[in-house]
Amino acid sequence: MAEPIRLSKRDAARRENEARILAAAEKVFAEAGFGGATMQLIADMAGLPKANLHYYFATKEELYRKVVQQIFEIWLHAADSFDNAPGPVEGIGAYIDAKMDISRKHPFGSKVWASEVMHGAPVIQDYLETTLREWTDNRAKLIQRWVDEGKMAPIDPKHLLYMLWATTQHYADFGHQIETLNAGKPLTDRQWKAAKESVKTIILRGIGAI
Amino acid sequence: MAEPIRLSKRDAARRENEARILAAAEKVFAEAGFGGATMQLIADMAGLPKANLHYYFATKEELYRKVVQQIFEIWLHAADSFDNAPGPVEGIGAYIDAKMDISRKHPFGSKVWASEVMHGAPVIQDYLETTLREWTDNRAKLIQRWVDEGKMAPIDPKHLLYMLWATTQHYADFGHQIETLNAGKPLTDRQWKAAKESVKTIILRGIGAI
DNA sequence: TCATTTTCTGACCGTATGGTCAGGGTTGAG
DNA sequence: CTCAACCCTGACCATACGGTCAGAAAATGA
Repeated sequence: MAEPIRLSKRDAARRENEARILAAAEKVFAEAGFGGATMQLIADMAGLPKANLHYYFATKEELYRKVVQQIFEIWLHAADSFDNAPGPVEGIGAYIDAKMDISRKHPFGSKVWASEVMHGAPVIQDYLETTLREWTDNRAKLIQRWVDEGKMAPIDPKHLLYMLWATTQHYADFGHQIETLNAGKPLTDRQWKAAKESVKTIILRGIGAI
Repeated sequence: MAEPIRLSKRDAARRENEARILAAAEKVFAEAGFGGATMQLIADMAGLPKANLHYYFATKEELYRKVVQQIFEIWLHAADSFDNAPGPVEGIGAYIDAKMDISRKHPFGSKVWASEVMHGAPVIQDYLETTLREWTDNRAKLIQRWVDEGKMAPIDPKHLLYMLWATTQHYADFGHQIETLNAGKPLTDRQWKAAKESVKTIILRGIGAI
């Protein structure tokens, strides 16, 4: 908050260009995959000459890595809704809401993440083994505590987490399929709300929390 | 069944080579994506010269299309478990079993499918709009009937289907992540069984069928 | 203003890829 | 046995891609 609001032209331009490039890269990587994406396409989408991309990001891999990291951050933040909840109804309910919102707001990021993991996580394997594993263990313990306290049925926490991830991210990763099955139209606000309610209802009742 | 068991050398070789190429292609497309896969890599994995691939499959696109179609067939067959079931417990339970088995047995195929849909279904859009839409509408009607008959809670059938697809396919598409969170080891027979039970328990209770 | 640093970009390069093709080998029906 | 149809493959080609670089342009601080 004590940061200077005034940025030099250079810093402002740098910031804007990097953001522009990252946004374009996220979209292109999501739609074409790492192998199918080209620096030229990203450059065009960002409205910059290709050589300029290489000024900001030395290699395609480096740019890709930044995109994936960016998504991972957003992902982790959704966990905030999980913690400090008195029980599964509030905690898991809020987590589903948060993840569904992310799926709607950042569908490209979700796809890049999915693609990365499907290909064996070549660039974020270390994150999986450290941050994600830790995150998962902690939430699993929390869920186990809820089970022990009789707040929900005895469920294997890991499989519950997988189901939460799978179901919420499906609305981003398979959004095209869902749209096709929805008469070719994107889900409306009302439909997104219904989706969230469906997911929450089935899972919360499924784990015996309601 | 009245087919001749005797095949000419040519037919046998053709059949074997095509199968070998398709298997190699499925794996390579799954691990590298369409753009990242190379004909040379597929050829090496199939143990054939690259030029020979182009004798059997004129273009990379044609080979890819065959791989996707092959998966789609397997996918549809899982629906058999769904039909002719007296109620959701048997029908959906069997469907989950079948889809989980496919995820374990054909993880590459599942990934290729996921990748195809994530990229906007460039080669199987027509399947989505015809076969899949029809399939989905029919199952949705069946589920709605079960709801009307009071055999399960009032759930939007579409969202239930999405949850079934998402959850079961997650074990294939995100298998690497699951393996990493499982101390780097693939799920054992016992763990797969537990996964199936978890999924079935949560969903069947979640829809009020048990 | 001027020197210095940072930013920008058109033109270029080496490589890898999908695809082709001529020509040699193999198979099987008559 | 013969020969036409089919199968196979090393060598080759055009293209497209990631990345480089010299030097112009712009911003900054003194």
